Amino acid sequence: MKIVFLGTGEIGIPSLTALTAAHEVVAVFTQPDRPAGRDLKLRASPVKEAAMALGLPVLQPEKIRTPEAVAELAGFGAELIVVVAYGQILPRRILELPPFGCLNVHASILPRHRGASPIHAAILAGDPESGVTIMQMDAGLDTGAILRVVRTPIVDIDTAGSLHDRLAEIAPAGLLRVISDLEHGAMIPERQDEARATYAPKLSKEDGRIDWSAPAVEIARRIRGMTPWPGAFTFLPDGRMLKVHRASLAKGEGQPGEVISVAGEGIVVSTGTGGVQLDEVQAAGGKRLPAAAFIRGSAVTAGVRLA
RNA sequence: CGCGGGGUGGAGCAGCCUGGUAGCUCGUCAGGCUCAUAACCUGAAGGUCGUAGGUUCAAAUCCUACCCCCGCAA
Repeated sequence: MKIVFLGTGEIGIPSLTALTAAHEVVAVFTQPDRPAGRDLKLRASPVKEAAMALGLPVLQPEKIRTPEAVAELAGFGAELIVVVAYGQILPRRILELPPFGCLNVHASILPRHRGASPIHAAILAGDPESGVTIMQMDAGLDTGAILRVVRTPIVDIDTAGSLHDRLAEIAPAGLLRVISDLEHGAMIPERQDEARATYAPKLSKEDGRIDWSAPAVEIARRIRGMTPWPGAFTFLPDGRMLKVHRASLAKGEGQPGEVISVAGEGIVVSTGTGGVQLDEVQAAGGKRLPAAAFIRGSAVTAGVRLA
């Protein structure tokens, strides 16, 4: 099958690789290079790097919906378009372009967690499982008919990062199967149940801020759900930001944000309900450290208040 | 030149401003105590203070350049 791939985020790379091996990927569209990194130099998207390594033509229109970009896309004569974390809304004109339409790989079990941050939302909500949904795109936001779902359980040490990686890996199998079914006309699309739909809005840095007055269970989920991006953080008494990379539930009573103990293995902080033990942290400017090592030279002791 | 923090025995830090005997919390090793222990006691090893220059009687400390790590931002 002749395919054009649209993607930007890392999560799409295994799918792109698998498609390239099994089909004819004629072009890859990805977001333009953006300033990034410590020096703010232009940096290519993960998908662009992967595509170039695979020797595929890469196009980076600023806006895919312009007539010029659409025409360029149409010029490749794809039978199918596959979209994975591309980052731009596709106009109807493109959705109707290929004979087999446009497939989207979404990182949740639809209709749950439609939108920009399905992975984070699943962990934040405490969902017992997640997965990827391959759907036939329509004009709505993640509202297309479901073609296939691949599931994976969410375990209690999962972070947004680990779940992301796992979803990226299980996506290709489902995707290839769907394409195969399409080719054989064996596809049975399933409409989404609108009543059960939920939305996962785009995250901002502020979503990573820890509200110590929340219950410990929710804080622990937030820390896992925001790791590694946007990152969970709080503030030390001296005003420096403290990132929390790993934490676990602990016993504790005290004022929200109060450090109860700095015993050997971690920093136990009191929350609205219960305690949270910080296991791996990183102060602004400092390295990422096991809590035990961080404690050694820091001023953090029992009684100080995190905010 | 986007903003900022930092490189000191194996780990994490203090010391730098106000140059002049290398400090702290751990770890390691040896011994002791203990039914026992991540506990406690005693002792020991281990450091070119990121690199290269400069100033000075004297530089971890002041000056210059470079290398490396990291937070913000994106």
